[in-house]
Amino acid sequence: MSGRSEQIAARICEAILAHRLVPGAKLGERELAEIFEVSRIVIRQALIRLSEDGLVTVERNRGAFVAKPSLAEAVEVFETLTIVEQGVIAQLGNRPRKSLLTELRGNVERQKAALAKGNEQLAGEFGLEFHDLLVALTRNRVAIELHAQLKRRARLLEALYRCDFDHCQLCDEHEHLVGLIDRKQWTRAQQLMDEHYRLVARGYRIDDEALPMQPLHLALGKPAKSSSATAGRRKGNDRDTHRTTGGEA
Amino acid sequence: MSGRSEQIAARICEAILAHRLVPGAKLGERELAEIFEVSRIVIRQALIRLSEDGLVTVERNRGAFVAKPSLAEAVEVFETLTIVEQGVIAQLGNRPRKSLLTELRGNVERQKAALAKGNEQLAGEFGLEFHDLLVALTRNRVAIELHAQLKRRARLLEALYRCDFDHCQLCDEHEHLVGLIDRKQWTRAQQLMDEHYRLVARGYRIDDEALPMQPLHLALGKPAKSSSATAGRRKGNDRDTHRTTGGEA
DNA sequence: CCCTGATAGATTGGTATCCACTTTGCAGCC
DNA sequence: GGCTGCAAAGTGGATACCAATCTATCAGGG
Repeated sequence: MSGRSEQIAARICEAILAHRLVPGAKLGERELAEIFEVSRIVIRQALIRLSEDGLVTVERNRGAFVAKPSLAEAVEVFETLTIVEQGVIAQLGNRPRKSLLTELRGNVERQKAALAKGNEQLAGEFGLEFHDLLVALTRNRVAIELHAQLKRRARLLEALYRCDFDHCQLCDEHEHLVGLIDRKQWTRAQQLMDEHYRLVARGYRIDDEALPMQPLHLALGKPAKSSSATAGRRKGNDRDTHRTTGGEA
Repeated sequence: MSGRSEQIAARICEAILAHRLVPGAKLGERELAEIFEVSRIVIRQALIRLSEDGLVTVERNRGAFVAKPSLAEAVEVFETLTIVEQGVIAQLGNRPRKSLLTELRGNVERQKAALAKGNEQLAGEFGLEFHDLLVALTRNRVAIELHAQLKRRARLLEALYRCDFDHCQLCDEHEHLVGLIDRKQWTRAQQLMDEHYRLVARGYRIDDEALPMQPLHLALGKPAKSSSATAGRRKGNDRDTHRTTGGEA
């Protein structure tokens, strides 16, 4: 049982990345405290963790919300991903781990197979995994964690500016990229990576159709005993609102 | 007065970066709470912030310590800095902002001047600033913040594996780098950046001479009323230790 | 004498209340 | 109709406690 706030931050993070919590959703301390059956302070600590990660914004005295990056910031996130992966390509010159390219090739093959079977969902997963594998080639945990953080933020953007990707072309570019790396054409590979991410970014469109905002307790996958039923006999969270006891229900 | 824990995290961060708090130093909640005259909870939140940033490690039930990265991790941090800046160089091809190179040139000139005057300290500052300016050329706030975080971790390493740098050579390489960028020789520039950081990393040596560990209240620049004097009449933090009231002081 | 186990102290993790300050929505007033 | 003032709600922080855990000390046995 180590680190309640860490666990809870992970749970909320997962819910955000799975788009069960949409950008802009209010993350009320009280509500979350009831859902996870912990005190508000633990929730606050979890929210601080998430805000440091960029997935949540905390507005003083107003509360925490799932981050809702502007289109400008979205572009910056993708650009930064490009920067990191271009840098990784530059580093690959120093480590001629031929064998590791097979991992990338394997990933491309798997994505191709998924596409052949028409499984867009799975193909998308493999498409994301490709970039992880690329960074993993550095065997640099700091870089890997940095990249993972950026990817979380990119994943958040999916929920805001959703659109469809041309998985076939993306996969082709992956294959092409592996070839360039194999032939040590670093500059070409970096250019391709840049174009690749521009293609990804073009896949995003601004659609302001109201995002489906489901209640927190559903998004966070808790049984969510109906609020009034639990309010009376819960083993005792912060019952701060004694002023409202005569109130609603 | 917004965000007490944020302010405190900033203060501690600054003390760590200035090497007033050395790696491995214990950051006791009670002690910090007394120094900053806040409750332990606010301190804990500040420590969570710092741990997410990588400057502090929190060991469950043991407390928080200034991070003490292994040599392996130190190498990874520098390598990641290299990756990011190589990626930035790759991006520079897309933005031919000729005018912005003048900023880099100006920095190089300032560092040269500082070296001519024998001011190693100032030269070191300019040397660090060069890399900030380089990343700033992207005008990408996400990338800039990412880079800043990495630099904080690198700054922490200085305290652990301190050594002397050949500022002259580092400055020469900066100048050379600007020339390569100007001539759009991206691959050469990236190679130079890699060598540059290897030179920086070589400047670090492992010296296990006991690090000068000054008391927290001095490191954090508080008047630090002597502990016993304040213990009696403090306006009231977490007086958790009622068990010791009959004790020592 | 050294090693091992018990025990007490100190520290952290978490809970329960309470209070202060902001924001916000609404009602009444000009 | 727009503005002001008040009350409700919610966050930020403080206080007080408790449980779990780590640590250091000390006693006993080989």
